Amino acid sequence: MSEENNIQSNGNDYNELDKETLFIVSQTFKALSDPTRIRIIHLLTNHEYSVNEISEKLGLLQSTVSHQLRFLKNLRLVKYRRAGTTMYYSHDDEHVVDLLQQAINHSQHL
Amino acid sequence: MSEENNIQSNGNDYNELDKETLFIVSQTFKALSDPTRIRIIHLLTNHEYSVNEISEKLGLLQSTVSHQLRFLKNLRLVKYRRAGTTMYYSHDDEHVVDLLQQAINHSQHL
DNA sequence: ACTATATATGCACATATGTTCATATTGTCA
DNA sequence: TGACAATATGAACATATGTGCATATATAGT
Repeated sequence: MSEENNIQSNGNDYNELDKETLFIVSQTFKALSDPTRIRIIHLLTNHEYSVNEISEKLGLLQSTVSHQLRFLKNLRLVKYRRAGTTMYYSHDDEHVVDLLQQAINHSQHL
Repeated sequence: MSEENNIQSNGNDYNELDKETLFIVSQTFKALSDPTRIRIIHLLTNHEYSVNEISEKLGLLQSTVSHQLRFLKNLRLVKYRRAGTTMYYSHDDEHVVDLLQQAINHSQHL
């Protein structure tokens, strides 16, 4: 809302998004721009699942799942708990889950 | 809501997103995953602007803007009207503008 | 310590993506 | 028609991205 979120009003009537906002927003959407990650986030919407369970349910290699989970973990979109050698992943960002659900709903009533 | 949107319930308690939904959703988010496109869409939220105006306001090459507008046009996220040799672009998808605004708001009150 | 299981990681590779340069196209006006 | 202005397009390039293979790491049980 305040000027801190924008770049200088340099004679323009339009205030640019600042660099940081631009970075965070683009990263968020990038996370949701890949089918594999969408499937993982969508799967984790209601349940927690282990890496192997995710692999099996989605028909993906364990390595692929692990790589994508690292990506999502770095962005704090998922969290995990350990149980022995098993890692149970669950979503950790309601907002992103919301964005995804909105897009799904919108795409399906077209 | 109905079974048409999902793949078969093959012994799993979880219903996968169907291929088409997955494609549309990922495409939508991909459009919003690039800083340049975010800036363009954000600029076009309230106004229509010509290609040159977009270039000048955002400090981008005309060619870059034109390429990205083609991308957004293909996804029906922007529309245009012609006035002589000038093309005025404006947004054409309220839903996507909403998604973007939500992400901006969310990123800024963190 | 050894084995088995679950997960993470590094590397290589193919493909996708965004930008730039140069040029083509389109429309206006003299 | 010719010159100009606005926009679109194609090719080339550098970089980013997603996946698979092989292997490393970590934990549990014997």
